[in-house]
Amino acid sequence: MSSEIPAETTHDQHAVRRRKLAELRAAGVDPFRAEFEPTHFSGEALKAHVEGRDNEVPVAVAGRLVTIRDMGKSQFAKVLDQQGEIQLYVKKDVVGEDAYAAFRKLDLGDIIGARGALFKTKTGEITVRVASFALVAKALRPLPEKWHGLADPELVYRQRYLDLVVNRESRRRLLLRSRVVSSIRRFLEARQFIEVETPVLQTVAGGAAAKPFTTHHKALGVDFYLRISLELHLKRMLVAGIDRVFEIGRIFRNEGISRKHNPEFTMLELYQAYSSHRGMMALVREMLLEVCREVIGTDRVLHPASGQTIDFGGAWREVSYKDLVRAETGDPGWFGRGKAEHIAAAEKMGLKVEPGWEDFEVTAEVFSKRIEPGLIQPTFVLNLPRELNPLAKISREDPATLDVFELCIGGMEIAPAYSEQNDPDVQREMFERQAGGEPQSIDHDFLLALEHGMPPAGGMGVGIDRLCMLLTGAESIRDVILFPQLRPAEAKPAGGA
RNA sequence: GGGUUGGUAGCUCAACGGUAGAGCAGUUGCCUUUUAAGCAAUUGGUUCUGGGUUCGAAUCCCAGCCAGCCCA
Repeated sequence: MSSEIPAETTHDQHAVRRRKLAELRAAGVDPFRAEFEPTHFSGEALKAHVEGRDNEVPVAVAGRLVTIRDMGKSQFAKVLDQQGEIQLYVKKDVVGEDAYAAFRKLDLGDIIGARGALFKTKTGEITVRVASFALVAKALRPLPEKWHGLADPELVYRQRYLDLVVNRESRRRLLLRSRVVSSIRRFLEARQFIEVETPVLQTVAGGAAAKPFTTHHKALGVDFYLRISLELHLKRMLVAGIDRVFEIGRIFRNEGISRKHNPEFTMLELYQAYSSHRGMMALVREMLLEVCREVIGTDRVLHPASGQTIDFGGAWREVSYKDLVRAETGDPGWFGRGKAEHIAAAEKMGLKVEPGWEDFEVTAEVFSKRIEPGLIQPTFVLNLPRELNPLAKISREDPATLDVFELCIGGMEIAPAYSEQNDPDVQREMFERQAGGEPQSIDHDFLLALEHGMPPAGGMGVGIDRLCMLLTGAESIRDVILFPQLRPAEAKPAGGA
């Protein structure tokens, strides 16, 4: 295919690079098979330099060539690896004429390895004085522009690998995510929680009210749903005697895509026997504070959309759902009124009320559209109406409400938690009431498990994506998901010249 | 699903009814401690797709595709 490239082509960067590759191959070099073993990541190499002892510490580093400054008989270049960038200094009379000429033929984006000793340039940058180098993978496509990076949001999402190569902020955000998850694991493991994995393919998609994705298993001849929650299987683990259990897993909801929603997202769910929603309040506060300190080194993080600084270290507000609704509607008698009055009031606030809604759904709409977005500082919303969740214990003091909280931070629901319903008869009744005309949506196997006895427990879910949004100041969930869902692009075969 | 904004060189962006440009990247030179290196020269376009209006369309109109934002 390289023979199809006119020798004089200089404008088509893909063709030029293919020609360079063909020349290398013709000279007996296969850059995709070169062997190179780095001794240091860039960050480690920078730390390995000893002040005042230039050219004494040998290192071998490897990564993608992201800048080249050609000075004639010497060059400065930077390679990028998972820890960041390190500068290389390539001097003609050090590497020799042939190697120097080969270095000049490299392209931005090529993956190379370099050996040499560390020194500090006169501007104070720790740099590898290159003694030898190897091209270990040729890049046939050019990198995006070095200063503005990749700005087109569509390309950022579709070609995230390029975004990560050129956009520092994206790297920071997506690397931070892995530290959030590992920090959560450490926190829970230190408290004797056991991590498990439960099925994604389920015959009943329970544990939440959401539209599921469906799929089909050929060998069994059975349709399955992708899970919409982790809850019902983790509770089976409580029945099994695993008293503190958690899962960090992907769940799938066949609903709209927005700044706060991706059809697949990551949830932490944890269950602690002999605890309650009150216990969960203490646990989640401790957990988020520790994650925050470990990952970003402070209790306070800017929330760009509101301009406020979220303070994880302060006292977290506790307020009842009813009080919030009464305050927002300016109507102390709100919960004494009927559906028609609620609808009229909601519409007056500019909210759209769907025809089929129950009364409690009208109020829930007021909460989610008018109240939740204003809860920027960590806020436990307590005493939610019992219609909102069939899996929580009904409050003894006020049987119209549940022993639950909804933790809101940054105007988003971050973590719901309950005192878990463990009475199989009440659970069955709640399921039946919620299922309405769809009895097939009841997980009878779960009810059977409950009849074997589940210890009283506190349980909680934490939206990992949203937590990462808070900690990174991201305004869209897409900014903390590596490959967010998009409509498939027109398939274009790569390659060729 | 509705509204709205956008889609122009590999990338980031101009051009607002009259010859499609710049910066970076590329190519060719010069330069042995640079920092978005510098200097000189230079290549590169199905203006998302398809229709329409017009003497003339990147630009105006219609439809479609993709994306962002707002709403549902």
